[in-house]
Amino acid sequence: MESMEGNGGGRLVVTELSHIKELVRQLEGHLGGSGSPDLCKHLASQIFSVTERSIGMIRSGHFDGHRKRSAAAVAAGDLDSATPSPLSDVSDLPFKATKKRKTSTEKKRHQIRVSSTGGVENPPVDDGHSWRKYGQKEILGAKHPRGYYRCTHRNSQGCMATKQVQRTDEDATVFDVIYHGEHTCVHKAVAAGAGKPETDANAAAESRLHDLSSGLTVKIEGLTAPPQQQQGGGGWNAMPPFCLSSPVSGLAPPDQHNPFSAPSTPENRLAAAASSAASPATSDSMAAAPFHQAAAGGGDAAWRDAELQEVVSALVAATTTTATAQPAPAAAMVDADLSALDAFEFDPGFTIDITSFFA
DNA sequence: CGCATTTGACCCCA
DNA sequence: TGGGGTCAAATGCG
Repeated sequence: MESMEGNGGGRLVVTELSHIKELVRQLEGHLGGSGSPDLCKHLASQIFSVTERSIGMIRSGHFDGHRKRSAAAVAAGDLDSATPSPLSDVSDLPFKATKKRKTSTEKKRHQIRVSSTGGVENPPVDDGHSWRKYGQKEILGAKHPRGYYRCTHRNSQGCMATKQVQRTDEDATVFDVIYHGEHTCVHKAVAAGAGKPETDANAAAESRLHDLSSGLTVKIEGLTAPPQQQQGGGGWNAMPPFCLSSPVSGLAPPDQHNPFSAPSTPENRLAAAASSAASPATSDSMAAAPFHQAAAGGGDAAWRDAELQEVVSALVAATTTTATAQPAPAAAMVDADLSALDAFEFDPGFTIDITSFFA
């Protein structure tokens, strides 16, 4: 409900991020088909450049304050509103160490908050996977029931990923989504891609794209604080780590160009990505890459690839995020992204010719 | 007809 | 024992 205040700096950043988003989109398009490896690389480096630039802006304070402005308006106005992007951010949740039935032993679980601009009636979260609802329950202390979903491919492929979706008390359009486990299911397209004798370059690029998405997941997980989750409504506000946009069903047609608005179609590459490193679809090398900041010491190529993936993913997240109308603190999300970026330690000495980028 | 959702019962853990 | 997570039969939808 607020409007995008004349926050000039933030706007610039948003513009940059929008730009990145566009590039990512193009990149994906090229990856999908005939795009040449070189072109993909070029796009990737452009993305990297703009990313750096954005980061610089943010760090230098161009993107200042209004740490808690609503990104909603921003989104509405700036980025293609055609691509609905639900937004989600991660944070700790009022988790109550729920280790019930299935000893949630080693199950990974991460939570994200998704805002559905589609309205109260539209459950959000089309994260690229197909989910099947298997239960719903009233939760003590919560105004809204919690929905339980499991991967549609649970039976066919034994994918044990599950998620819980619950509307928040404060804002009925915002959902807390808790993911449990990892997707082990393989989707057609993904499987095909993995098996096809694609050119190395394309394959690599494709993987990168996958990771682009998976990166989001990984980050979310990483941000998911271990044991000391705080309880109470303040949890989210206290540490809103991450945000990413996702489409809101009903608002607009699934945008195939936007990896984050992937509809629940398995064919989506995002699917594999989201399933995290364990995904069989992604080759070992890539699968493991996400957060192994292999970058740091590795060779140039390695560094670039790894970094790129991370940067792009973080960027995209920030992009969609910032540009999306959200009640969540946009700045916080950026912070999160930054911290994520910091994770790989951007080499200050690494310079990029941005001009070529705008040429 | 097959698949997804709904919903009450059941099970398990703190 | 209560709360939360899952099961599974019933029902709805394409």
